[in-house]
Amino acid sequence: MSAGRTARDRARAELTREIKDEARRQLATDGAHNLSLRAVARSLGMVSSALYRYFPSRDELLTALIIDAYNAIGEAAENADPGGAPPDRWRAVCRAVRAWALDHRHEYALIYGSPVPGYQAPRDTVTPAARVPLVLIDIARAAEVPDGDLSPVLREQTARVLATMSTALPAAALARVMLAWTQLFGMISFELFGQLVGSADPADEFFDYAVAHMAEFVGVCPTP
Amino acid sequence: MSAGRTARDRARAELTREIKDEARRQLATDGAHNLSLRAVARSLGMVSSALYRYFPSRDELLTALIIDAYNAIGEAAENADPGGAPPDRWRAVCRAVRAWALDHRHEYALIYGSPVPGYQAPRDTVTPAARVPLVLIDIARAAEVPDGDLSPVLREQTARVLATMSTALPAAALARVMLAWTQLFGMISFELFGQLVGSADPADEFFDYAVAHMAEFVGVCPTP
DNA sequence: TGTACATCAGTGAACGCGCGTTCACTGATGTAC
DNA sequence: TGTACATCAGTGAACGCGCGTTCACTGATGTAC
Repeated sequence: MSAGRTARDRARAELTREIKDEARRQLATDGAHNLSLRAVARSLGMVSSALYRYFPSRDELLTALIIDAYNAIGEAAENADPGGAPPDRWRAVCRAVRAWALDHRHEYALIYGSPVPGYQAPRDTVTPAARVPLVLIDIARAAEVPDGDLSPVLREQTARVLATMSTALPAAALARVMLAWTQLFGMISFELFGQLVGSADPADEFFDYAVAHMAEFVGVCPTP
Repeated sequence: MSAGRTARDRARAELTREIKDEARRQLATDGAHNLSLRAVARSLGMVSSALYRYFPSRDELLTALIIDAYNAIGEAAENADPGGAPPDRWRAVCRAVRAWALDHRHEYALIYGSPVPGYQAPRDTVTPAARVPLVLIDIARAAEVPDGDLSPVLREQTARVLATMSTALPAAALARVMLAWTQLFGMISFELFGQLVGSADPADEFFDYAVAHMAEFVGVCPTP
């Protein structure tokens, strides 16, 4: 029952990984919607029907890739956190998220782009998807922001989020982090999806500019 | 040579419109990547090859839809601008952009979601795509923001943008509007693409909260 | 340690589908004299 | 105003393609006694 006990189990785990790796490779060149079970099988020297021993359908394979991608970008964010002064942490994490996105454009598009039509993301994606925002929230714990200015509904929504977390944080601070979170991914999506062509392109400096202002906004001020 | 002179010209213009309308309808239900020339032709009671009299390829039809979508959301933004006090204008325009997006989810995804793989947007989309940001910039003319804090590259990029426009605006103000612009669409994309499920959902109040902070950031302060 | 049976991985053929695009054609609409 | 020719819209058949998924099968790996 434990992973990798028998040779069969090990072979199975390995092939599952190889299938996902190959699928990721095709994702990187052809995009999510061109991902084809037959092509993946072909590249692996298998017959297409063999994949059904590992994934019951194309959608399940897609789901696995989505979860992996959320975990990968979440891990990138976590690993980039140097600890120490909040402003430094904030900048490092934001940059790492962007760097991962630039390095994995199609994987990024898979999770933050338009949803694949007809495909409904299952619950299993929720936890992995929360990793990046959790890092941001953790950094903002040290922040000091003015309370107030939250509507009742917003106050309730933030409270509900805070209830699921162990981190304590004022509601106003969480709202600000959430806003910065949408800003962060808004920037990255605009850059990757070509909206900045003709204005802030290349976007490195614009990104840093935005990150600095976000930091200020969430109360992670540069050391005075 | 003038539009609609002969019956043939009028018929042609009308059918071109009908094809796009039907394509838009299919977009709304099936998403961009499932848009099929054959299905569009079928719905119109034509034979698929007949469409080639109107659009030389599927990609050209897609391009036409993209341009139409940019123009539609741009027009929505322009029409929503009530004039008068900048904060009111700012709020009204942002809300109109979001409302259009919610009403035309797949069209929105077509232009602001992940690019259709293998499809390269032509130059003709640039001007229509600029309509929304131009409205925002126009509102921000009245704003007062501290100058400074722009890196040389960013200063040059903003200058280049300003050079193409008739509106005069300090570089720092433009940079701030651009940031708010990415924020605005970041919010909308997050809402539409399901990232806010479990936190700021429904997103109305979170959106207004963000819009208010953006207004402040770009120097469009609520009347004191 | 050896044998008998159950489980599982991978095969190969097939089903049924839809797609974009081309091409030679008919017949209607427009143009020039 | 009428005729001869050119332009254009729409047809129908065809090409060539790739896809997801199912199913009965062989042969190898694992398990129980």
